[in-house]
Amino acid sequence: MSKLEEIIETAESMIRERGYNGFSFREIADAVGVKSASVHYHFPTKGDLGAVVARAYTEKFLLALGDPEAVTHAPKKLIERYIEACRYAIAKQDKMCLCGMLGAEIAALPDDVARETRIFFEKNIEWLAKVYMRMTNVGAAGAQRRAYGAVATVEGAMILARTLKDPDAFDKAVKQIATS
Amino acid sequence: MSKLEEIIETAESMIRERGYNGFSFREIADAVGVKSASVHYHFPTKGDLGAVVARAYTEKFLLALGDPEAVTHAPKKLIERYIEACRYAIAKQDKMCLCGMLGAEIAALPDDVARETRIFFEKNIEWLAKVYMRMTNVGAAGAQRRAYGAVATVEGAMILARTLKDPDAFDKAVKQIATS
DNA sequence: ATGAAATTACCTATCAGTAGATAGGGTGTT
DNA sequence: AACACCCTATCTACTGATAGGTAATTTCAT
Repeated sequence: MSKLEEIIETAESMIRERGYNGFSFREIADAVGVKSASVHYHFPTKGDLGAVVARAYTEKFLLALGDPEAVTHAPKKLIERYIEACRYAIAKQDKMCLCGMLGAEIAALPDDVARETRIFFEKNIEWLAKVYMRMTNVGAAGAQRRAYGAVATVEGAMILARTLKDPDAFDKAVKQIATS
Repeated sequence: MSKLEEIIETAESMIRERGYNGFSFREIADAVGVKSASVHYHFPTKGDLGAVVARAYTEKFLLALGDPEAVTHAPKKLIERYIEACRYAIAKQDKMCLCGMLGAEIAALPDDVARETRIFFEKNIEWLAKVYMRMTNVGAAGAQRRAYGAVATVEGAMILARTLKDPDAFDKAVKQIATS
């Protein structure tokens, strides 16, 4: 793994744990084993780093989710997969979803980071809406609302679980979307 | 309104907009018309201020919600009231719920602020569970899960709406808890 | 194949600004 | 006199960012 990749990965980890304003270039540099000027070499501004991290996260996340219209997977299984990705973040990593964290502090973000955060959510909603559309008795408007509801619920559930220091809180909170 | 109250109110507003690490004593002082040392006079550390703000917010929020067991109000109406409180934050103020914001960055908070944030969520869940318990065909476990689900959904819905710059996203996201 | 130029990726040193916090002082009210 | 509430001045630590430098690697021209 190159230093560039290590910087991106370390930044992701720190943001997911403490937010965009909770880490510094020097901390990244220390963790990676370079100096902060070297982080600036790859990313001239903090916003540049933030935007790249968010974009990479979106791509990675959607890749892991797979094709929402794959006939080999029942819609319910795909919803479960979505939930499981977020549960993993909480139960195994004790970290927020990157864009959930960025979304909370959206008003304080540089424009490009905010834009990438928005794109994450748009793509998540799109993915979920496609899955819900494959279910019977769910119209376009209903699928959309469910998609919004699912994204909101898992993001909120992660906040709840972390605040209450109770991973079970995540499961309780998502129960309804998991079974509907 | 005393300066002390102004400090608390201003801090609440800034945290709800930008998070705990997105404001400083000097900014509070400027906004209130005093110097930062005066903010320190009332609150020796930032954590002291954060904890007081969070506690005051919890009390104010629960007071506004009212008695969950009041027979004058149908459970559905009370759930709507809960949702409306959060919609107002987004639609009229473009701000997060204070403890939703603090919850996102919980790992970076001083202990007392984190504790007050936890208490907010515990009390919200307790309030909602009491409301759901008054509905027919909802057992204790079901009420609990719905309460967790409702809190999670509205917190996530606020993040979504703010990130997407679309207050309607809030309504789409909470639709299922509003109608169930 | 070879040497020069260009590029990449790091470094030291530094800048300007900001943050939480503290010591000591002043003023008005009770 | 005691207290509440403010102030100036300052401290330490930290932040994002920049200028100039070096060494290794790659590319280009001959």
